[in-house]
Amino acid sequence: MSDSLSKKNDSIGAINRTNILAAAEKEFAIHGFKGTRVQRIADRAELPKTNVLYYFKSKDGLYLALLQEILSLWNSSFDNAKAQDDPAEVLATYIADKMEISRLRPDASKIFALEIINGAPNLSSFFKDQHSSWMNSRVSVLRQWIELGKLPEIDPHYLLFNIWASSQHYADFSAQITELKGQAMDQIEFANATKSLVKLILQGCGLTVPPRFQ
Amino acid sequence: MSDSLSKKNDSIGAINRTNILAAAEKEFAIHGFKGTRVQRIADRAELPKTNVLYYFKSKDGLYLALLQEILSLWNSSFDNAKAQDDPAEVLATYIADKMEISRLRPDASKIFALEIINGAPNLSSFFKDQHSSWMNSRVSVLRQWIELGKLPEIDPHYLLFNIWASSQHYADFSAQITELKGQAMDQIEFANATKSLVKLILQGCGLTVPPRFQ
DNA sequence: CAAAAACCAGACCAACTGGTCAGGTTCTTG
DNA sequence: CAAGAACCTGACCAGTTGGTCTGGTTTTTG
Repeated sequence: MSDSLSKKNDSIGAINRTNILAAAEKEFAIHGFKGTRVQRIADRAELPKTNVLYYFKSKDGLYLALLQEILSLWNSSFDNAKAQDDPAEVLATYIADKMEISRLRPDASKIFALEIINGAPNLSSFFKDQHSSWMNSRVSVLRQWIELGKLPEIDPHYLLFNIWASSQHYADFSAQITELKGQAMDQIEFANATKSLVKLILQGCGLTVPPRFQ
Repeated sequence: MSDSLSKKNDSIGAINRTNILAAAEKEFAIHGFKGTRVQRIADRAELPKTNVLYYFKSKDGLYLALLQEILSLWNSSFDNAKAQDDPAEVLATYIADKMEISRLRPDASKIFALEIINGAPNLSSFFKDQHSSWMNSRVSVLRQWIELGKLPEIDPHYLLFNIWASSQHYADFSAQITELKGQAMDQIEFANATKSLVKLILQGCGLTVPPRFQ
């Protein structure tokens, strides 16, 4: 594993590609796809524009490559939850994971949000199908929990929407939050926000907050 | 009141202005500011492009005019809540109001979200100040409720963020929701989502859901 | 060490797009 | 009803921007 990786990481091309993707992530998050200038990405990556187009055939190609990388962040421990697991534990962990993404990769979250708001024009139907089946399987687990009496009656869709919305909000609306709180949220505030959110949602659907999230 | 209004509404200019704003709302919501073409707005409003520029000096001018109209939607009954009011009643109504905006004006919600995600480049500092002082006064009311024992201990900021996030989600992420649920949400589903959300949040902060929201 | 592959970058361009201009027509009003 | 205000629109343009082309240099590899 380290072999193929190190080979890739060593090559000057791989380093440039990484830098370009990082630069692109910031630019696309701030300006959106249309508003982003290839020249600005190049400036940020400290490369000539031609060089950016050398590594990624086109602006679209670069955006798509970036989007693909971003989508891989959306996996989590919740993916493998089973009916016999503890709902409180699983959901609390899931919420905390989501909050961690918002804290560490706010730009990735923003790009994803922009994509969805614009009607997901660049999300492949493969991704959509995959996402749908993921949703169906998770809804099914939540329903099993409800049948088993481990989780009070609640529409699983709305519960998941709420988790996504409120955790993602901390990334997407960071500008508003910074404005309203007077300064950007630091790690401690994120920890508090996470506790607060876990409590709100778990208590909201009648679960007890696990000790390590209190 | 009807005098000045009717005069305004009758004039051909006012009608065109309204049509252009409506067309612009849809275009900006789908494509973002940079991605929107004046020509497309004109097509949608069934006017020549020059005509659009005649009524609104520039693309920026049109966007700003639209944004101003949109911001006026953000007022609600919660603005005037007092310490002596009932938290459950006030918050439930506030949540329902927000959901209603998502249902009726999804494009407006999207444009607002896009603006914030991009770092609010077009929101005047006047609006920001106004928004900040609104936030402060509402946080203060929530704190009073907590002191009076009418509302359990919770960070007022996080509570408000959660309300905004989860209600706005239904507008901003409508494409995702439609994809996952198989079809767009109708009025009945919105009503169910609202009930679900009111219950989740109120129960989440230890309040009893008022009968008319059950 | 040679040659192929990978990388680099200035000059250039075609397409697009916001916005102007000039010459109208229609509506309002004194 | 005259004249000014409001409205309309085709023709046009200048700036921007994604992307190409060409001629390199550096790195890898057999």
